Amino acid sequence: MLRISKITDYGTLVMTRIATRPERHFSAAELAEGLGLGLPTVSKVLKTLARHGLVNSLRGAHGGYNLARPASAITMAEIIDALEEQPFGLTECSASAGVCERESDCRIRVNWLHINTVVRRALEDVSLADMAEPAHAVRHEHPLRGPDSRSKQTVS
Amino acid sequence: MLRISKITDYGTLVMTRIATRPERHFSAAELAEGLGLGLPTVSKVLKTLARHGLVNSLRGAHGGYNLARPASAITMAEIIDALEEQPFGLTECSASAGVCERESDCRIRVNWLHINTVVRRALEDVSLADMAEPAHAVRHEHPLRGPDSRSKQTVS
DNA sequence: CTATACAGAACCATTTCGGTACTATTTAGG
DNA sequence: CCTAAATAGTACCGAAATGGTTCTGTATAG
Repeated sequence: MLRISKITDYGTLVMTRIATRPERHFSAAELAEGLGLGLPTVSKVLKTLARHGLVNSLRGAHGGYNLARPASAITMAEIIDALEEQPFGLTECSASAGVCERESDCRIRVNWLHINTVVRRALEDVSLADMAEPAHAVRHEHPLRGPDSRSKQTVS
Repeated sequence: MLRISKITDYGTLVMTRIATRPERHFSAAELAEGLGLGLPTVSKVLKTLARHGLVNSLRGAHGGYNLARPASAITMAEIIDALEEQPFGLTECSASAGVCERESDCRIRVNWLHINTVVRRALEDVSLADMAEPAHAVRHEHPLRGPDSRSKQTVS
């Protein structure tokens, strides 16, 4: 639920690792070894990332992968988009067609879209370079809301 | 993925419907009928919501459910927390124990936590009342960047 | 005391997910 | 050339999660 798949999780690990040495190529086997993951799995992740243009692949002996762009120019949103099958969005809406059509007329949907936008922007705001950096790299003002304040009743 | 479950989706529909008439009680059957969903399913959702204190239940003949609090005091985060089993979080980290421990020392994790916080705050910022309102009701500044704007925030 | 309605747990079918295997293609190097 | 190394792509399978239903129990109105 509201959780990225393991594949995507592995993807961030792999990408972060590759980002540590922009100059060289990493073979799938080397990455699997270094990260303690299965070779087939890492290989699958890398293929997908390559297909989406996030890493360059070099085939043949001495081949391997490296970042297609500087780590600072790759966002978490892109990595997630590449590795998750379904298109981005917290709700489906369309799938259960026939539900939303009914009398409620689904004004809810509009607000879900807004929530989606916020979530997505959060993911676009974090670059791969940020992920490799210790914490402070991620811009982040309000560490957590205070327990109060909510329910201020919007009233745009 | 990165998608809420259908149960949670139904939950928002049900809650929104109940919120339209704070004074009266809705039976599960009535809600199911009105939303075009299966009775057992709606019933299950309502039971869960009741168990988490988001709705009050009245048993017996002429029983039913109503909101435990005003719609403006119930957040989407609460609804999601109630209906999704697993605790909130985009990553698991702990599960694949042994992976993160390795040399990379998982600085990544720290940044995932930050992303989580931002996502969660987005969900806490939207009340049930907002969901029922047409779009503009959802406050929607830039939760991540704007250092100013919402600076009233207890930042303890 | 009966009909209505919620409470809770258990259950099953289907889908999704994680992981593996297999075949084909590309390239370096002797 | 020919072989070894390495990626590309597809297909497959077992396990877990999900969605949905059913059944039994309890409370309450009339």
